Amino acid sequence: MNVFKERLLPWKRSSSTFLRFLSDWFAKNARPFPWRKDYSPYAVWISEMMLQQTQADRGSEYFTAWIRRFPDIHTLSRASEQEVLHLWQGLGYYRRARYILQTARLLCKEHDGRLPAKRGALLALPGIGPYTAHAILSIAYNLPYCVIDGNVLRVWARLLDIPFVVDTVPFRKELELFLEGIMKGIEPRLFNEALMELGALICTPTQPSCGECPVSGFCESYRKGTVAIRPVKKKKTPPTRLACTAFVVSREGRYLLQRFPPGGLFANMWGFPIVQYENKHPDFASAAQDFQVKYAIQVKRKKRLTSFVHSYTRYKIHLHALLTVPVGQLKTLSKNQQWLSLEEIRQLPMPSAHHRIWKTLKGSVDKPCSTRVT
DNA sequence: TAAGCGTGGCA
DNA sequence: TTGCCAAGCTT
Repeated sequence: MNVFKERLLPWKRSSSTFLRFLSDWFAKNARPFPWRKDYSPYAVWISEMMLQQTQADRGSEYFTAWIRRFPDIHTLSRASEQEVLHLWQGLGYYRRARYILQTARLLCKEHDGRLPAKRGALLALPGIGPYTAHAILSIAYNLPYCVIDGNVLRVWARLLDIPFVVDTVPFRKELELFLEGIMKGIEPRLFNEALMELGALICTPTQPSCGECPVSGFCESYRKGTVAIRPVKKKKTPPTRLACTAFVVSREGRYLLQRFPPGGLFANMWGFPIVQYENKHPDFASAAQDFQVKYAIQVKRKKRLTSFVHSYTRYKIHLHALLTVPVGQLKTLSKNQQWLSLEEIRQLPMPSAHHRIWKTLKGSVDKPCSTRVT
């Protein structure tokens, strides 16, 4: 990759000025996130796990609630997976929460309850990859490892005006060598946090604030006017569209809930029974038939609770939630299917769409006479 | 290597 | 309403 051979030399000469501009800017503009208070390895680890593919503003509240409930790794190690998932509810990518619990238990057993300060040991832990390992090493332990996340990739794609897709293994390797070269004159924590903060606040994906950028004088894309087309994006596969019908089955103030099987989507979380279709929604009779085949319960329709569009991973679903009542004899339930009260349901870890159905249901039960505009 | 894994905000 | 996007990791 010749990009770095060509552009490295000027950077080596002027990097001290670049670093000064960058760190001065960060000193004035760093957002006061709760994980920036003491930089304890535990806090840095939890925050970095929460911030994987998640904007920092959203992670902030979850982090505060998490630390309040699990102030240290030993407390965390004694938690149940259900409670951990419940605290994670709404944040997405739920296996991160399970990885954290696994790691906490493992560290309490084998590492005296501390996060290792060694790269290899960190990488061996569940849910910790190159980014998170380097983030812990540099931000918590102030060791000279660079982080390469979406922000850093975007910032450098523009600073160096890279004309090809940068989110590849070979480019990341070259960039890592480059960054390790120029970060020698600065605190590792400061360098990494400042670069990511710059990407989050100034060098944003759309409509970057180049006029306010402390290092625009170093930016090749800014000079050429190519900022808007950097970084070069790789094409994505469009989402699979699904039509889903959730069956809210009501019986004596309790509702039927099912647990998602371990290993897959929403593993070990709970939700309302659901049937899905590739095209459009069928009529109620055939949906009820499919529901009966899948869950062995015959139901009668009462009303439609809510409808909305919800996207997750590679799916985009149009969902109807129907309030129904069972007809005829009820089969014995397994431990992964339960009749639960609204309050019991509230305590369960649920994916966002199901939690939204629960909120609508609770509203319609609390205020059954409320005027519905639909 | 590419796909699977969530979600809410915003243009 | 729709598409795009974010402090990634695992298989």
